[in-house]
Amino acid sequence: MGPVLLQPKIAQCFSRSSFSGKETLYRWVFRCLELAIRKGELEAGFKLPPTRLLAEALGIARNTVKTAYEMLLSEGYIESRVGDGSYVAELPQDLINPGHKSKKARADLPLSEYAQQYISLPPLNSDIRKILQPGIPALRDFPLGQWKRCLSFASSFKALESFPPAGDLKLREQIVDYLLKFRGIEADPEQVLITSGSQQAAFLTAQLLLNKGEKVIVETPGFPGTSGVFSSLGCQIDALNMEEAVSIDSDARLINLTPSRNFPLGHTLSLSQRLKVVQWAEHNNSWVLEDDYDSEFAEGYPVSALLSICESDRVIYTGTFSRSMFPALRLGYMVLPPKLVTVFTRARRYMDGGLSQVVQVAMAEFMGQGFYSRHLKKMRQHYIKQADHMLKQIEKTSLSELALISAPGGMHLVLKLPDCIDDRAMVGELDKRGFGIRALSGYCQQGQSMNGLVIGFCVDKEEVIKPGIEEVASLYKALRDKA
Amino acid sequence: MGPVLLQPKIAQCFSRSSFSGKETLYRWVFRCLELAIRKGELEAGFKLPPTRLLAEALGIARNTVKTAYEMLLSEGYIESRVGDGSYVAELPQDLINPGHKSKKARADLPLSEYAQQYISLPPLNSDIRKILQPGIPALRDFPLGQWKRCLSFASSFKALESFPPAGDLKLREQIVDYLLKFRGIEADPEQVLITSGSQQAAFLTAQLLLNKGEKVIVETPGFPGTSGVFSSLGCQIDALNMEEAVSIDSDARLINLTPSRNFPLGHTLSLSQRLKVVQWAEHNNSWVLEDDYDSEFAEGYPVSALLSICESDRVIYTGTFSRSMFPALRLGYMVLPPKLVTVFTRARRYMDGGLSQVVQVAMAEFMGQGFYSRHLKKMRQHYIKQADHMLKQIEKTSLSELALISAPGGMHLVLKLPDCIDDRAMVGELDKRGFGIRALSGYCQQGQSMNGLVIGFCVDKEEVIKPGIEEVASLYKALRDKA
DNA sequence: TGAGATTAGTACGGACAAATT
DNA sequence: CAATTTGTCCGTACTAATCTC
Repeated sequence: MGPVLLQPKIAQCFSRSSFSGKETLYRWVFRCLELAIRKGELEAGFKLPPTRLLAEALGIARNTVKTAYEMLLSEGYIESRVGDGSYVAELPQDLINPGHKSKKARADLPLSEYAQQYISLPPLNSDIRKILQPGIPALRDFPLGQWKRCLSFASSFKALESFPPAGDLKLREQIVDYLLKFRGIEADPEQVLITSGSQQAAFLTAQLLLNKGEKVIVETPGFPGTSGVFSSLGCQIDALNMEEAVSIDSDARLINLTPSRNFPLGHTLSLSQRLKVVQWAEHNNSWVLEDDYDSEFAEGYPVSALLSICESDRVIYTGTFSRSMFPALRLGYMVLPPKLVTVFTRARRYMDGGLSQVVQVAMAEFMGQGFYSRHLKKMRQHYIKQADHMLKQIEKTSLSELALISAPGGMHLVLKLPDCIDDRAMVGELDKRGFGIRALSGYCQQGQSMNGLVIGFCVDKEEVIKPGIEEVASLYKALRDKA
Repeated sequence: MGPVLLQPKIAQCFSRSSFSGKETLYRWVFRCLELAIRKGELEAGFKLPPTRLLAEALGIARNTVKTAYEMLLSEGYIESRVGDGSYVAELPQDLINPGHKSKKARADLPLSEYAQQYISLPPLNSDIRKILQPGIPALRDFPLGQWKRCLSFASSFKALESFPPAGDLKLREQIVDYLLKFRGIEADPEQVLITSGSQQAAFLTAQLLLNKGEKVIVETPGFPGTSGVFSSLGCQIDALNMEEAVSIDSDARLINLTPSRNFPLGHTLSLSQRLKVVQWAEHNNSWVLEDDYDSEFAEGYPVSALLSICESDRVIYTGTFSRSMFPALRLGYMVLPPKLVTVFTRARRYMDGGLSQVVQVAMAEFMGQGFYSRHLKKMRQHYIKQADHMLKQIEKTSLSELALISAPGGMHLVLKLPDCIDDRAMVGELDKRGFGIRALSGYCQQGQSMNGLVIGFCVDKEEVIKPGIEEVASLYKALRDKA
């Protein structure tokens, strides 16, 4: 190494190549010696070179080496005596021995039952953006400037401090105002719990209201994310077929519905069906989890929420901003019956302690300034235009022979495929070509199979929709003719 | 009403006074009829007047009435037949009847076992800011301007779209860099999971690695939030007394530690103790949850993290930004052994689907620009000064006869109280006077009782600390003399 | 920043086809 | 057959909000 001679044992600890440049010099010295001690190359009692000597040998300052020695000392790797020197400390030998790593890794990871359930669930769709993908809003038209101003407001001093686990009070108040004005729901800010979206709302609900083995009713087709929450908990899933008349005679503990617009079909539960559900829940001492999915983009006038037509203490209402604002926002809310408020907020404190205040304050400001309702209005119009355009394109192609089985409005449409074409296979092929179109059967519970394509029309421009639909049509024709 | 005669039943539905002027005309018509139907005044099968007639009677346009009828139809309140008329629909009678609300509410809420556990746990401290409160950083010195710029960066177009449930990739990379540089931890961004703080990290870990009834070891004293997570899950809690030598011969499934700085005492587990813990975990096929609490503000060089001294696949490392940045940020991370990455990210998707991307992107930018490490450095110096000042003040008062049992550094200090003074009672009295000082016994598990005061020195100015300490001292003197 | 053009939402009136009695 | 009623279409007028220059 340098002109100064080190013992070979020490010298071989330091190789220039192991210095990454990213870390500090003294850390590197520390790391080299630490490794040598842990590997057992420098055994207990071994006398390290004086800092002065090592520094010179390595061509660095003595202080740097001294710092490294200090770190080793404070960690307990070495013992130093003034006037004597530094010695490697006595440490449990079998831990120092590098051989212990080689012992075969245990194959069985001790996971919880719960985790086992999750592994058995199908992974949810990834979030890579593709063409004609459903569920993604028209980000191009998002008022970035206004949002930026709101975020800037959220970085003011006041927003740094408090973080009620239930969520920012201002935001909860804004949500209450919004729900009253647009959904006819009368609620108190106390009842509102800020979540990261319907998914977390379902999770909290499941955790706090359901026990393993209990029955839960979910829609089919429906969103697999929420039903996954229930099955991961070890609940028994009863599918409620949305194609048929709704009749509930189950002893389920909870029913999870999207009454105003079913996902993905967009169908609406009729008033009497909605009333029956609540009646059933009250009679059966069960719960209703109402996901007010997509009501913002319902065609014409959105139907009343379950919660507004009956002030039942059985209904938990959830909504999300991520679909109306932008996906990465991940902000939503739930409205709880007053009786559940204490349990939920208390548990929340232990589960995640509440979400980041920053986005909450920004969102409250965004709503308070009227930006939100203005944006919604615009999006509604925009999506109607987009849907119209896509339908016109479909009319021009062979896809026009497929039945449109989704209700008007929303952010996507659903085309029914003939039985001879497997929607998953077709979507798999489309995926390879860069399409984010989903298979309808992917949203069905066991026992039901619906064959169809779920096509989003929100985000893509007309120049993309036209050739996109044409490519889908030509693939369809090819598959149809082959079958 | 008008010259046109309506049936009295219909006429009495509409009273001019109920029209607020704020709502639209057609909504008012809708609401009047809806109410009458729900009240049962218009029974099922009742024929509504033709739109033309009602319009004339009310003195409004037919189209307005038609819009209202359309809404009633789409909600399911009425049925319309062309050429015939509109009739009130058949609806479940006992729900329409307003009397059904009067039936006595069920007393027993069907909650999960899990929720029952939460109710039995003590509520965690509220977040109202008080004097000398521990755990709150010096917000005054937070670089708001830099943070604002980072937030502004986070509202750019690109940040709107993707939201990997594990967290923003850029942030995970920054965290990996930080951990390597400051904590000597080598990890891959893949292993990092963004959380809302240590609390959520503990929750996720508990959910996915522990079953009901299994044993967990926690420190005492320690943070009650994380131990609460385990006991809510129905785990058996074994307390590890930090005052005594650490020896583990338990068959626990998991040990939760703050090895670099115990909370609230700030004590450090020695190297050989830390090695023993990992050895135990590997031998016992158990897990170590390492909360690297407060290592940023350790005195001198922080000791290496468990994770850095042994690349064991048993160690889960967690850290948080909320204490170094600001409490309302609620952002943290965990580093998982590679084997657990799949389970955790997959489960995460179902639990909350990931956190808001906005703060993550901002935080990544904040770190990437070097603002974070600069801020940390400043805070470290500042807190040393603050601690020094507080200690000096304590020296001047009767509090100087109390033993300082916390390690130097950190964000608070701990004074031991004599047995004759109950710390909870004293803190209760202090709370009334606006102090956020905590009782040490509040952090102890059953079977241990330590009597002391946990006093924060970060946030308050010198002008507050001086009289604050004096008031605490005079209360102490009063209590001591009484006992 | 502000005046002028544009657009959406509400309310109104009328015409006519389709279905029912 | 005629009378009635809903559903769909047209156009107009006014207001408030939004966009553009």
